[in-house]
Amino acid sequence: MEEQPRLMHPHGVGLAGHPGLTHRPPDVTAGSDGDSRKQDIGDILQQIMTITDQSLDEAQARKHALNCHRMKPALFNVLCEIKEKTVLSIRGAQDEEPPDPQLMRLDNMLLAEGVSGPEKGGGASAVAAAAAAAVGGTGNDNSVEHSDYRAKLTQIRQIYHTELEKYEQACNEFTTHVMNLLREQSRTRPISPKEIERMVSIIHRKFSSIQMQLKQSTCEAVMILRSRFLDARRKRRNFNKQATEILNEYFYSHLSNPYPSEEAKEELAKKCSITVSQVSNWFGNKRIRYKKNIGKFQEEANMYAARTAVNAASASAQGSQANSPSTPNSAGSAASFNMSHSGDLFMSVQSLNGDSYPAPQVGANIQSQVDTLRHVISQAGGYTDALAATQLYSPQGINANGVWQDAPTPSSVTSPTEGPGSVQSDTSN
DNA sequence: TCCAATGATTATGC
DNA sequence: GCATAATCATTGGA
Repeated sequence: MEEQPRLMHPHGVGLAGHPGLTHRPPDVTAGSDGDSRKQDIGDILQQIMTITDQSLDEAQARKHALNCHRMKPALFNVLCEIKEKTVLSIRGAQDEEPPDPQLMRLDNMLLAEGVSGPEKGGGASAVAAAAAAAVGGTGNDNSVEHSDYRAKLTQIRQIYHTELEKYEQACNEFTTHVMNLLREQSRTRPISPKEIERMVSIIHRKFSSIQMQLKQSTCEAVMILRSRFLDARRKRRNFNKQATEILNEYFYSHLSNPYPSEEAKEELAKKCSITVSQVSNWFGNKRIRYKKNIGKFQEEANMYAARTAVNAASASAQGSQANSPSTPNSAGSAASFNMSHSGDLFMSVQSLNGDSYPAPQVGANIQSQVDTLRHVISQAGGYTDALAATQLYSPQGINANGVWQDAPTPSSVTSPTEGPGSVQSDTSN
């Protein structure tokens, strides 16, 4: 008996036989008109409730009867039109959204990193770019790192595509399911094809937001991998001794202008089995460190100059005494610069006497070496003029401003490891 | 473990 | 774009 007041509540319509079920129409006002409306709604609801009490056969029969009603198609169309006009006009504007800039950024990045897009497109170029930037260690080390990077990138790519496929499959399945459901329901309630389309686009939006999360996490994974790879680049390896010697020989034989041309850099890079960037780095570091502490490097400079001079002298001696079997070889060193192109060599020799560099700390042994050198050169014959000519060079090396002076430099220098005249040098003259 | 040497990176200027 | 200067990060010997 407690339900009775609720059933009779002015804002609720009681349902006979279903105590406790009430309906509250929003704008039902008091008065006779309101009472009749309440009565109508109550009847409708009661009919709905009685339908639930019907057997399935009864309901199906009733449904069939409704579907076969001659007014049904017309009424249904009218309902569809009304619905399209009301619902779609409100939401239609929302459907055409501009592409999400964040999603575009993610897509672009994944494409650039080679995660999305063609199999060996962006990825290979990204790796190649990274390889070009990677200047640490030997070529083998680099290739090992690159293959490692590539393998991990491929792994990320595979995971990304698998997940993407899963999402797409799930999206398609769900869309198909919803579409079938709506088509089924469209028989009994007004659902227009446009509404189905809209529902599909809603589903797609939901799934694309999930895809965006996937893309975001993939991008993060790539960034982490990339940062690790970049960190790995910093793991340098010292150049091997031969490479350092080749670079030093070039540096000290071009001491007046130690700026190798691109060709010379490429040649040096080839000889040292390093990259052109590494050659540039090496010369950059060498110039600055030499300039900072000439005294410390003087001994090294002398050593290379002496070695080069001996090689040159031997080469010239060989040239002048081509038929003499007793001519000694180039002092056991592989280095042999072409004498006719080694103006800097003489400058280096000149520097040994302390003429050109500020406070050169030449050891006594080195000094004697120089004397020996001069002697060797004079003994070799034909180069005293050249030696004298070097005195015409203005004091080379670094001027008072700490800048390398432009001195006439040899047009080319032969490789220490190759025959005379085989290597292009810098273009300083 | 320390520290000098050294290859690489970055900021800056021309 | 290249050179310089400063700095970082690693290597390798004592």
